Amino acid sequence: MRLVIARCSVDYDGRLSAHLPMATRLIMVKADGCVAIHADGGAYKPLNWMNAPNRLSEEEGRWVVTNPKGETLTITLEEVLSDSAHELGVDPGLQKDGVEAHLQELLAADPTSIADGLKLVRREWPTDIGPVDLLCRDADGAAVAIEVKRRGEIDGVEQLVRYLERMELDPNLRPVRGIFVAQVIKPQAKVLAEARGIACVEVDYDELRGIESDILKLF
Amino acid sequence: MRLVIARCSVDYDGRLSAHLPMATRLIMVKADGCVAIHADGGAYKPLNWMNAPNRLSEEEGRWVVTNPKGETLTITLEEVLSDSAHELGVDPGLQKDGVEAHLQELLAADPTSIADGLKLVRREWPTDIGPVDLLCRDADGAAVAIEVKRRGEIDGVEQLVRYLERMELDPNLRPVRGIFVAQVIKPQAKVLAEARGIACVEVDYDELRGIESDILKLF
DNA sequence: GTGTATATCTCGGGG
DNA sequence: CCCCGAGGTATACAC
Repeated sequence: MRLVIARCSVDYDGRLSAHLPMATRLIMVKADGCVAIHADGGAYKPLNWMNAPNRLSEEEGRWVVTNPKGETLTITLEEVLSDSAHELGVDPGLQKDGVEAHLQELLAADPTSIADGLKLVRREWPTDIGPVDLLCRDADGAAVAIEVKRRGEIDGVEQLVRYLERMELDPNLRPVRGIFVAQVIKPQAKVLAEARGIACVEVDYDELRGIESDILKLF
Repeated sequence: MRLVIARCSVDYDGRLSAHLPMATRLIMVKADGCVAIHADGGAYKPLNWMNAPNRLSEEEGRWVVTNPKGETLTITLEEVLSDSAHELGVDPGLQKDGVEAHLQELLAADPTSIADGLKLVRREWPTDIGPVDLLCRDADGAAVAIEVKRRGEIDGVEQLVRYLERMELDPNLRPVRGIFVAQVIKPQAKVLAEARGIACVEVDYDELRGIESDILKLF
């Protein structure tokens, strides 16, 4: 990783045009060739950047980064205050716990934590416009489509509505009811869900994890 | 801006839990106190981070960053390879050209580039669930709601549908038709728009800018 | 490759 | 403060 502190101006020309006036900034060049220009505050996101893969042409006082799409990042250097490089090696990568996928797994393992009598048919049931998180059958054998979110907002309800629309066209499923499941559901999302005839269920992640541990303990 | 190259492991505990095994990385601490941990490749996004405002407690071999929401980022340092600080000053900031707002301005200045006879009523017409980009009247005086996007995708159509639903409830507007305007509209978005009775119009940003220049020349 | 959904989204604007 | 929408969103994953 190369770290350059320099007075520079920057121009990006691609999906849009963006210009940074002359000032002192950090220019970070990573091993994969990607370039990021950081100011001293404000954001974890760089002011300007160019992702790998790209080509870096370094001239006196002027760097031009070009990617295969023809976008360019031009860095005009007025003064280089520091220029260092460090060997970091490959990163073992980030381990996450608590994202939507985990919530979905826990609910798939025990759909009755959503509603009594539910049995899982499959996760990621494919409709022609995208996959429904969970397809279940209730005690009466009726189809139930379930959308899982960490935080329940309007978009998620809309998503479920689109899927339900498609699933209603399938004679093997019809009629299908929908349940919107999240750790927290915003009031507006609840209102929209009700207007669309969709039930809302709030679940507790830690509690689900607890239940799962209990089940595992039985074996 | 402080730049530390160190062998470290990192734990984030907040909206989710995330763990980074021990490895050599860049730790960036900006003037506003925000902290970002970068690997040598992969993304402009840091592996782990904590935005300002926060509190950084630096002990021997262990940094703990805490934000007001109670989230924590714990950095365990095994070996510090480099530790430098640089005075960068306040950044003058990024100037952008070609974002949706500009497209919206150009279309507001001359709605007839969308459809003949359209007259602007106002930009950002407020409905109770959010603002419609443009509200116009057509030659017959009928209301026309217009959603502007740089790239036309399904979400944008859904957005316009939601607005239209609300606007239909207003006797001063009813009936309202919708037009979905973008530089490029994806096929699936066109299909959904048609199914919802919404017209699609593709416009050229450079051409619109040209027209505007021509209008300006008349004065 | 396109299409779809997720994200510790981030970031900014308006009420 | 929340709500809402835009983003050069980036990123992962399925088809």
